[in-house]
Amino acid sequence: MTGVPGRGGIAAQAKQPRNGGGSIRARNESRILKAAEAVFAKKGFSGASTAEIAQRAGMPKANLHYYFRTKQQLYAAVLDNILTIWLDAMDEIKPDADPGDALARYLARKMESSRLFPEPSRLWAMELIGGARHVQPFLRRRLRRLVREKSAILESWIAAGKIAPVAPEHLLFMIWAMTQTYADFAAQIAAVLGKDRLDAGVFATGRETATTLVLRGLGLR
Amino acid sequence: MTGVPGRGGIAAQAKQPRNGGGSIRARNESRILKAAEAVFAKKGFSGASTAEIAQRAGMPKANLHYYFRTKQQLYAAVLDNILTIWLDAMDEIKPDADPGDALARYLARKMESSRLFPEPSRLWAMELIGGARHVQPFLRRRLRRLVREKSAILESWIAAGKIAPVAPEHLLFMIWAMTQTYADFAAQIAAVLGKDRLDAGVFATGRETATTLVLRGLGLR
DNA sequence: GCAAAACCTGACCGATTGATCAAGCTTCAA
DNA sequence: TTGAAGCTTGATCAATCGGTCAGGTTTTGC
Repeated sequence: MTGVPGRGGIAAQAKQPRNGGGSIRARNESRILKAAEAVFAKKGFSGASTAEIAQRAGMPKANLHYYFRTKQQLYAAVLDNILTIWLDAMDEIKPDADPGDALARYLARKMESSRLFPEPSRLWAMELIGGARHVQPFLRRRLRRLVREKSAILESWIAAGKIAPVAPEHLLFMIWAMTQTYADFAAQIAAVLGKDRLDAGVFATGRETATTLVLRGLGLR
Repeated sequence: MTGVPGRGGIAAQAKQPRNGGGSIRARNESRILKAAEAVFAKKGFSGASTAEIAQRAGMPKANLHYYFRTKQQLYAAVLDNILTIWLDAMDEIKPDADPGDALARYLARKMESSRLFPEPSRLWAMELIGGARHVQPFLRRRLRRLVREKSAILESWIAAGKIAPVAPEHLLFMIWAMTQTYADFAAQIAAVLGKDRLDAGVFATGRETATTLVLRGLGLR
């Protein structure tokens, strides 16, 4: 939460002054990261200006550059913060769980992420659409390994006859797509439904629909 | 295909010289639009530079500005070209069709669009993530009306007991999400699968997985 | 063949951008 | 109390951007 990149993360380790736990630094980095997340998510990397991010964080531009030397560095730090969210919910899928319960809970958690934290999802989406230049190592290593793990579990469920046979990696792609669409494309969904913004009811119906397709689609229920 | 905006489209009608069918104009506008589509899709509106688009179209920047006075105008024209693709495949859903066949064909066509024309999909996605500023009228009018039409058909299938009860609009959202994820997030899917780019086999498996979830999920098969 | 329209383009402009810097201010340990 | 490290910021710079323009070339209608 301090903006200090995790191991194997995206951002290069920033030159930290000895005062690693300095309350001023922690507070300001956090404010900058939060502001940057919002602005990057709305306008993309190029569209966002450090001046706007700084203003949103309540400080002059030069001060932002004191904490994050370059825009690229700031962008990397923001992406780094998001990785955790990305991987978290998947731990619902574990070998000894009941497939129906596990998948339903996974869908619910992902949908809740879309409702509560849509901006990280949108920023992530923009990065992927742009070719995933900054996150390719992460995708090819950590995410790939995790998908392999979870796919093995899904395969075992298929082998045991607990769920219908499907390509397990693609099942995960579908779950990601169905849940994140409510964050990434909220503008479209709201417009089509004739709403100003997505309320809790829309997310609830979305969760039910996705759960129905996945569970019944896999022969559960 | 000439870049002339359709009625009710996004782009303002460009001041066309009397020579509406001028072969030079048609050829160059088409080249520009194609180049712009690629660059906008990769870098977003702000990230794309008219110089890069012009270079990709094989002409100096000033010449691009001869055909499209402003970057906004060019962007609108590109979006305008995409609208048709967006709406096309949905006509598979018609009242007297067999639900299973219709939905399977719809999924297949959308997935084929993702495979053959990923860039329009990505550009559309970026526009939506950014808040859909340029396409809001389209979303609120034409797309909304179309979704209502198709939802009514789905409702009639539900009422007739042909498919399981689901929220019809959300079913469409799910189908869009599942199919377009193979265009928008191709970089992620490729990385996770350990491929350089998505081949035909990936799209085929994706189509099968999506079809399984939708058809079995709706109680068909 | 000729004039008008359409097309082409190098040079240029004002605005915005990311980033730097020097000078001043605050915090805190000794 | 003091001084060094950390923090703040207005001013400024070089680069890039979208867009313009004058002046030339090519195409087209008659």
